Amino acid sequence: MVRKKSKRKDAAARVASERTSATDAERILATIKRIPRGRVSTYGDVADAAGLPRRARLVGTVLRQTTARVPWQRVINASGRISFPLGSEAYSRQRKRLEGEGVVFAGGRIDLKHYGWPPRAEQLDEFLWKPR
DNA sequence: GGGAAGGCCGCGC
DNA sequence: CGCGCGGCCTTCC
Repeated sequence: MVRKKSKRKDAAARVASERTSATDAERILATIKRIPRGRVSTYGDVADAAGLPRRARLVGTVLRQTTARVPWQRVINASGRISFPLGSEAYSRQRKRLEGEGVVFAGGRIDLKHYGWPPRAEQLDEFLWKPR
């Protein structure tokens, strides 16, 4: 008889059935690990940087599920806000961790022009110039 | 700034 | 198998 490929799915089958492959999650997590302390990135930017354009939600999903030790607090939404309900335990936990590394909240939001990662053209000067 | 609409898609029920 | 719900985003009004 034709030999079965056994338990593990072969590459083709994997591509056809696993949208969120382990590699997608791994790429997302690896990307998040690169965000420097004291800076933040958005779900959408992380997705782009991970090579998964328009998959911002997946970043949230992966972050929600993972147990990996990544700086999850550095991922916020495109409005510069924490994506947890204001007043929730999760919200304050994330906010404290960020403030703990120097990120400033003004009116409940973080100014991506200053703390965003990667630095945009406008803040490049400041970024390169600013001493530690 | 704020809200609606459309896009995206994994996951649990 | 269909459906609602996400740590979301961009566009348009």
